[in-house]
Parts: sequence; structure tokens; C-alpha cells
Amino acid sequence: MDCETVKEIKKGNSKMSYADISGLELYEMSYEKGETLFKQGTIVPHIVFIKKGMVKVILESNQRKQPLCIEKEGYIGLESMYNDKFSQYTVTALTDVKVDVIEIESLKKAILADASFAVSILKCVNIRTKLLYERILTLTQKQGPGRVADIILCMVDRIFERDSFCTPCSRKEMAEMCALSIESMSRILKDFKTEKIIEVNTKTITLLNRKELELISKVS
Amino acid sequence: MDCETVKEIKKGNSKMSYADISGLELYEMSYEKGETLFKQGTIVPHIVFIKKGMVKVILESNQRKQPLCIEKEGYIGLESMYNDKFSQYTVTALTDVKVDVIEIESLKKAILADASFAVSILKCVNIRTKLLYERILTLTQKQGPGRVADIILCMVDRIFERDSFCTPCSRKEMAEMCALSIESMSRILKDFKTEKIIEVNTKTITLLNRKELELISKVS
DNA sequence: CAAATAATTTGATTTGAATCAAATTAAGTT
DNA sequence: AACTTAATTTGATTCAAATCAAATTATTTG
Repeated sequence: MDCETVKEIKKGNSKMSYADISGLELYEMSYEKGETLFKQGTIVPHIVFIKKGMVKVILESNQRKQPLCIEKEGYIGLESMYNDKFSQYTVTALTDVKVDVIEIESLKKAILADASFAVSILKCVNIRTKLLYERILTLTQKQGPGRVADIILCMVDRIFERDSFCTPCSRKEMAEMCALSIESMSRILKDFKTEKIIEVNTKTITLLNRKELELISKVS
Repeated sequence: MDCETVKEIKKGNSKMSYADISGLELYEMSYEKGETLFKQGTIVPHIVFIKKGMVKVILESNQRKQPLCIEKEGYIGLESMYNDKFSQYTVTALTDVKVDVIEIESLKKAILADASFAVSILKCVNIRTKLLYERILTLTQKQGPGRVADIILCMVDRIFERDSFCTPCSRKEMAEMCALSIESMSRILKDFKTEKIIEVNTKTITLLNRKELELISKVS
């Protein structure tokens, strides 16, 4: 999972960047859990910067959904900026979120006016792509247990930064993230529980045996 | 498959861009079919611009390989530029290729010195990401036949731009591209042949029934 | 709080694709 | 061209995960 984003973006100082840029047309917005920020295929004339909360980025195809990542803080929408007006993915709020909405046209102007700002954007996009590569490997090369292990490790290490957490995702959403059926997700979680690798209580998941989970992630 | 790259890059005028930039340290190199341009995990202080020939971009994980795309013309390596020195993927020559090797440090300087050049790079990266999304959907949401259909359509539409072509890939490579076993790839091609959707003679593949292949791609 | 509805779990079965094994075909090599 | 080696195909079997079906547990709602 590309949950590394937060740290990496901070490292790249990208968070600071846009606040210092003059001429950016931006305004604050709030969304409630479950709301859609971007809908794939619709014209979205802005990008957003998540300031608070968590969103889920999803690729959609006939009937099915492939969530790409959970984002805690950072830009959403940079990928579509120079392609076409239509959003390449759907973004929904996993929790209540607060964002800055930034008009793409003004952002483009700012990028053209300041190469170092352009570089910070490039860095963000680079990081996102790298995480996407990891995701591709997880989804194409690992089996169910490995994929589920990866998403639990992501939650623990990147999203919540603690061994016990309350997942903002339903089983269905977690299944989609791993490109598995709901039933398979349920069974794999049960297996992990039986093997005392994790504790599961409805939405609360606690990591008990990290070594073992990392092994499963590796061996697939 | 992200074989759209060529056209798109031309559209973005990115091909022209770097030739006009002064201060870029670059030199020409040739590789023979099968040679490795980048090896994932190694330090690569340059990016390349493919001028002639075809390369394959591959993600590697324990034992396995996940080819991402075939590139005909364009930049390779932009994704790692601002991450770390280590290449995120392996790139091998599918045919003899001729490239310009561009030192990353000089490229970074050029980007910082010229925001419009930065934008052209951003465009390239954006296009690549979009194609990556398509690829993720193919690999995670489609079954074998759909994945094979997609790679044939890619070859026909983007790589060779004709209904009949001689694939530069072995069956093994084609299987890897579709995240399938060699045997499954062989069987699916045979099925397509039986259904008169394609003609297959060793490395020569001819599309006979595009409608049907597109349907298979859609329905998976 | 109880009823209704939705979500999740569990079990049985089917299915798509991997693996194993062998045969066939293609490609190099002398 | 004959021989060797590698690649591909074909068949049989196994396996992981999807689907179908039902039961159980959560969550809403009146």
C-alpha cells in the first residue's frame, strides 16, 4: 500500500510549498465520511490537498472497483492535471476530511512561474508512482494471504502507526483493496486470527505476530 | 498496455524539449536485443530517451517479473528521478535500440532552470501514470483471456499499428506481461486461434476479428 | 428495546489458472 | 543437414479463490 505518502511528502517539503505560492486560487472544504470528492470520468477543475482525515483512491471499471491507496495527507489529483479534464479515479472520504481545493489552472500557472515548485510537484508524483509499483507487485504477484498481510502492515505502519487500530473500511472495501472476494477476505482474516497473527473484533484489528505476517507477505 | 506513449509524447512535444535545452549532459548509446539498460535496485545516474527500437519495463520481485509496458519512443527513468538513486525497474531491449543517455543531475538542473521544461516532464509522467492505471485494471480485474486480448490490441494499435505483426516477445515474456503462466498463455492463444479471432504462426500474430477480441477484453 | 435490514461469516461447490509431466516444435550449433 | 538444446504446446491434475447458499452477527430504525 502506498501509505508512505504522508512521511514522504513531508520529507519533500511539498506540504509547505503551495502555502507559499501566491496567485493560487484555493478554498477550504469539508467532506463527511462516505462522500465522494472526485468521481472518475467527470470533469474536475481542481486538485485537493488533504489536511485532515483519510480518503480512498479508487479505479473503476465495469461494475468493479480497484482501490489504489489510502491517503492521509497530501495532494490528490496531480495525476490528471496534464492529461485531460476528466478525473482518472474516484476519491471518497474514509473519515470526515478537511481539504484545500486548488484550481488546476492557477496551479498550472504557479508551476510555470516557479520551477522549484514544479520540482516539488514532480517529487510528489514520483513518490506516488513508486508506491503504485509496490501495489502492482502486491496485486499481481501475491496470493490472497500475502495481499491481506500487506494491507494490515500498511494500516499498522503508515496509516495508524500503531499495532491496534479500528479500520475505516468495511470488509467489502478491504476485499476490494486486495482484489479479493468478500468471502475470501473474511476467511483469510479468520485464518490469521486462528494462527494468532492478529486479533479481530469487528472493525478493530490488532497485530500480534509481526514476524509471521511479514513472512506471509514475503512468501505470498 | 501503455503503448499509447509514443503518440502522446509527441503530442506533448516532449521529444523536442530536451534537444533544445542547453547544459544537458547527454550521449548516444546502442543496445542489442536482450541487453539490460537499467537493472532494478542498482544505482542509475541517468535516464534515457529511446530514439529507435523497443524496450520492456519490468518490475521485479522475489523470482518473479511483472513487465509494465513496452516503450517505443520516449523517456525511461523519469519515475526514479526524485525518489532515490536506485532504479525502480529493470529495462531490457526488445529489439536493437538507440538511445540518448541523459545525466540526471544535469536534467534536474535544466528542470530547475526552466519551468516549461519541468511542465513537459510532468506531462510525460502524467501520461505514464494514466497508462499504469489502465494496466492495473487489466491485471487486477480481468481474467486470462481479457488480459491476452488487451496485449494483442496494444500490439496492433500502439506498437505496430497494423493487424499483423511479429512479436518481439517470447511466450514466456507475453505470459509475464499478462501475469499468467506460459501454459495458460499458450492455451488462450490457441483458443483465440480456434475461434478464428487471431492467426498465430510462431511469433507472427494476425488479428482476424477485432470486434470479438474487444468484446473479450471488455467482458474479461 | 425490538424489529428490520445490512454486513459478515461459514460451508459446499465450481471454476480459472497453476503446476506437473510429457510430447512436439523451433532454433542453434557443429 | 543432423544433432543438440531450448521453447512451446498439449494433457492430466491440483490448488486457490470465486461463487452460491445459508447462517450468524452487527447495525439501523421505528
